[in-house]
Amino acid sequence: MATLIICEKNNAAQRVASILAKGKYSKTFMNRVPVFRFPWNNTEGIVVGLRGHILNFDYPKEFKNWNIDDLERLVATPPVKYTTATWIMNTLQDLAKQIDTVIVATDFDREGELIGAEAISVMNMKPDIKILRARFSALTGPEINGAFENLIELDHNLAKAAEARQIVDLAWGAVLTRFMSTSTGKLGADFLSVGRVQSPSLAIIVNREKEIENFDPQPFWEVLADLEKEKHFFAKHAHGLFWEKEEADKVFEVVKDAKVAKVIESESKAVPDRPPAPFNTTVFLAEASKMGLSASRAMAIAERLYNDGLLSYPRTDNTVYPRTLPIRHILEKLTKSDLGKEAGEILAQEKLRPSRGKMQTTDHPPIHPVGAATKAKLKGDDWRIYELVVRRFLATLAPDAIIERGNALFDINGEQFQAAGHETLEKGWQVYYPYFKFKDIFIPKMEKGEEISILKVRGREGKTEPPRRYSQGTLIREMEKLGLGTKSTRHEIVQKLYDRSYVQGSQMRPTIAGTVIVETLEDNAEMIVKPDMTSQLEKDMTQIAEGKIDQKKVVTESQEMLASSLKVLFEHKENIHKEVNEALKNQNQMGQCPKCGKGNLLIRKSKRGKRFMACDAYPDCENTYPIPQYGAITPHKEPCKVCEGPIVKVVMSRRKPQEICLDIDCKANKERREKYAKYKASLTESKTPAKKPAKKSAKKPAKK
DNA sequence: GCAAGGTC
Repeated sequence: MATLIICEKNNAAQRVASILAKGKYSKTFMNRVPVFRFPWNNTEGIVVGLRGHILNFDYPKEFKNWNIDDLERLVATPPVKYTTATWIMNTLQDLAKQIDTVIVATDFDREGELIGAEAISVMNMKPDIKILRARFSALTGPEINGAFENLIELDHNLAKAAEARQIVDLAWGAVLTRFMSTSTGKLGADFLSVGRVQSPSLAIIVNREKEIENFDPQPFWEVLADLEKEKHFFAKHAHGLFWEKEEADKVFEVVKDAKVAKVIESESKAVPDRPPAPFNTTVFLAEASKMGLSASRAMAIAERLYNDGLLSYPRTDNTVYPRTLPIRHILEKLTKSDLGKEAGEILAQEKLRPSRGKMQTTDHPPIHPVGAATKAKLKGDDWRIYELVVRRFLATLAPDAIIERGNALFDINGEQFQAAGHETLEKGWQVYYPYFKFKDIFIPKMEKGEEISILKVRGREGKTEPPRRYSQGTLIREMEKLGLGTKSTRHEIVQKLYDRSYVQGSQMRPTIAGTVIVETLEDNAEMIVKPDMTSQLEKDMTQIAEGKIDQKKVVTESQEMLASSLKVLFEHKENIHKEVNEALKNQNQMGQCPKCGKGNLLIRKSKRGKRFMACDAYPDCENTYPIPQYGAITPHKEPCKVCEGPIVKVVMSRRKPQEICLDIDCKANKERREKYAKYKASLTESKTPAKKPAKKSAKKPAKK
């Protein structure tokens, strides 16, 4: 007989097999699932990797159609589980016949416990098969070996806690999404989604926009002195900003004719600027966002580079390299990359002391390179992401930058002025991580009592500015701070807001739809737009895991709250329908029709559900344009340079945003389509036709 | 055709 070891993913399965088998194992495939076998403890060890969850909840078939009259019933209807990976289930069932022990070796966290429990539940095992759990928090020899020497029990309460979240999320998500969509007639491609994480995230964007709209800029005045020693520099009146012009004028009158500023005190000192912390997912996405890449695209690239053996696992909260990380070995590998020179320089340092961040977890190391790549091989954004991760890794190992900071206090006709400046003396890590701009601000060395000549004294008027809009990067940081979503889902949630046309732009602004959804929910189902729902759910899950309350109680209470929210929504149904539709009338306006010059271009839907753009002066003007069926479409201010037709921006998930001319006959368009046709042809040529359909059919049965 | 969480 044998022991089956179940891991959460193939990569982990391979590592576990390699460690337990001391490198000597066989790899075979069952239903295309890799299976690792080796002699182990006088029996056979069999390791398989899952693909995360292999079961998911959904409602019974009778609720398949979205019917507003079903919603009250849906609240209390328990969802049913179905498999999302039948081929993996079949493999597990086949293997179950060969074993007497099964060890769950999924990730050591709440979802991991549930993923393991799901695998057990689909295996149809004989009751005498022993079930054990290996708990390890890193895929290293000592951790894995230790875990398998000290096996524990599967924690059913922990799995139940994760399951409670699934049930609650589906109930609120499905019921409120269906209500919003059916009550307003927004069905099909432009349905209105609602969820525990997405709706509070959207509310962050909507609320920020309101802050900006309601912002009342306050005028302020400053008094500045342009000084000169060696070079020009300037000092500000020590009072800082004046909110009353008279006060600034008073100071200005005193100092306006002064010719010298007397140094009261002046100091300068060299201070170290520590290298940045290692990358976790959030900071990685924030940096990629600054480079102009969407979170979804950056993550898609990082996942690909991970699968190609170039980057480590990209989903991690950890910002501290584990002691076991073979830093020197990685640097040696990197010397063969296009950043080889830089890697060599770091390697040549006497000591390698990496920086550390505040968050330390033990599941995965911070994101770092694991293989060498060249610009010629990766190209484009793939290379930019790889380079970003490599440079971050190098920077975390590089020396401090040394910054000289200077401060001075002056007396000008009895008024105090301040000056500050800084200069980079040694670039240190900045050499390896040139993504920030470090601009020196000049301030000379000065002695106490020294008189500095004044070039000019001037007043400056300014206005306070509203808070800035969120970028994808800063939103993800805020979500992390509020406990919304996880390292694996935040980028998807942000993308979802774009896909639903709730937000637009790289400086995120809510659309009319996004704003009206948040306002409606705030008025009628406030809970779902607050991050508190997530923190309460976390508390409940902890209690379930500790065995203090049972899953049923949490689910029932949640159902009751959902029922009362739904009741409120139904009471205002007519009003919601009216308000949402009035607001959305403006949502699809795409600018003036270039053909008739009178009408507005609108996104409309054909009877078959295909969307297209048409002039709203129809039937007087019959101008229409085909548009992409997927992706968020926003109008572009400038018309096409080639044909003066309308240009739209299309943002599709995991892709580069595109600006395309809608006129089919436009030359620019023709070239683009020819290029695309060529590209498509090259794909079908280079791939064996048998392979792709096979892969598709393997996925299909999962959906049922 | 709904969510969010894993992973590809």
